[in-house]
Amino acid sequence: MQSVARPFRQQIDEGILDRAAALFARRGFAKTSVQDVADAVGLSKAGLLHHFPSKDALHQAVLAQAAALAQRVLDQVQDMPLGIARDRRALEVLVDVALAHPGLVALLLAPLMQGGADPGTPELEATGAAAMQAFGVEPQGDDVQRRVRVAGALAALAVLTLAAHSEDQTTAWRPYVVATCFDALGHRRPGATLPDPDQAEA
Amino acid sequence: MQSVARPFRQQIDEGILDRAAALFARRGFAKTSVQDVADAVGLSKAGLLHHFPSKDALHQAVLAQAAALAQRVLDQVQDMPLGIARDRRALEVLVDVALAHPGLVALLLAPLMQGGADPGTPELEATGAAAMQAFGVEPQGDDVQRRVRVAGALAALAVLTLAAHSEDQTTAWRPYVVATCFDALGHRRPGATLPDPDQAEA
DNA sequence: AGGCCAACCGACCGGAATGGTCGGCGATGT
DNA sequence: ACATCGCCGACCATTCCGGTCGGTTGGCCT
Repeated sequence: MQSVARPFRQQIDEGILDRAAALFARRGFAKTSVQDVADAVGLSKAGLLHHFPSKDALHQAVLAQAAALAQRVLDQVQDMPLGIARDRRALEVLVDVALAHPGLVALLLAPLMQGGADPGTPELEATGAAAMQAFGVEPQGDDVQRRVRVAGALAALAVLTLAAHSEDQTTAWRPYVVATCFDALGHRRPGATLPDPDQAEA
Repeated sequence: MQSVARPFRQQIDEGILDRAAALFARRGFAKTSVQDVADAVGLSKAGLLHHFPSKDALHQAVLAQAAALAQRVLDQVQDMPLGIARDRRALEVLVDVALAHPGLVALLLAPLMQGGADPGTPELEATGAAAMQAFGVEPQGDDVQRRVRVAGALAALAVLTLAAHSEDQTTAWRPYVVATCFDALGHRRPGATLPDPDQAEA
């Protein structure tokens, strides 16, 4: 009881956070009922509300976690100079985070994937913009092709990591996911292909 | 006066169908209220139910239209031999259809984009499978990398066409969308880059 | 001009779903 | 034995849902 930093509870809560985020990303917060989240994590509604005192508290926790993830990704890239190397690194970092927390990443990329269909939490607009900043693109930017390619790559990333997670293929698919998203960015160096060693072609 | 083939009504209905499809794709049928669709098309609930007698009728109409589109795409490709040329052609056809009906295409690709999160209409499973067949991939196929890449490309396609439509940039973005999705497929011919000039399709 | 009808709306209805509370139950540690 | 924690079923007030109904507008035909 109130023992120092109960890690057990925290682990369960993180699972809840990610699944809830996945639902919020897909249907939006308003259209996701507490029961939906409870079903997704295998708890009763009351059981879930025992972990988070209210739906709104859950929302805040999810948002905070998503923002933290976005910041963590940004921190690992923002010092690098723009260019292919940075694109590649940003992608790998993002994919790693996404394979561990696919729902949260899907949520943080949500503003990029829906044409302003849902009301759109201002909190999320920020994380979406942060994700594009990692690739040196600001939403109102000038280079249209670049914006399209980055958005496409991130869309593929969100969908593929979610699918990989739900099929328990995270480690197996990782190189393919990275390669697919990287290629979508369209750096086509005629001869030199993906200089990194760790990636498979067969 | 049941005049011959009223084109006006049909045109309006198609707009409704596409917007409804976009909502169904994003939130699922159950979580989309009639009011949501009505708002999306700028009608009152009663006004919308005047076009389609019930929510279920709307659902059926949307599903039928999506299946028809999937078939139309498949027809234009299934005779070609598998390979780069076919991939490219399938992509162009799909993009053209998607830029005209982004919601319906998003719906028909929905089964590929959610890890079985929603119940998943069997009707849609078929259209999703059809979309992959256009690229010579069956869902239970063997080549993992190929499956990942096709899924990624289609995810990017769905998201980008939706965004392009909502920003009134369909013609401007088309070449970039095609290029992004094609590159995601990963055919890296060292020298040859997208030789085909633009090709239009109503 | 007058009749007619498609298109559309506000108001409403019964029933289902929603967020949240409460008391209780079994396991676990003390 | 007892307290505590995680969890549940049942319940409550309120909101939201799909669908109906009566009415109004405006265009078209005669």
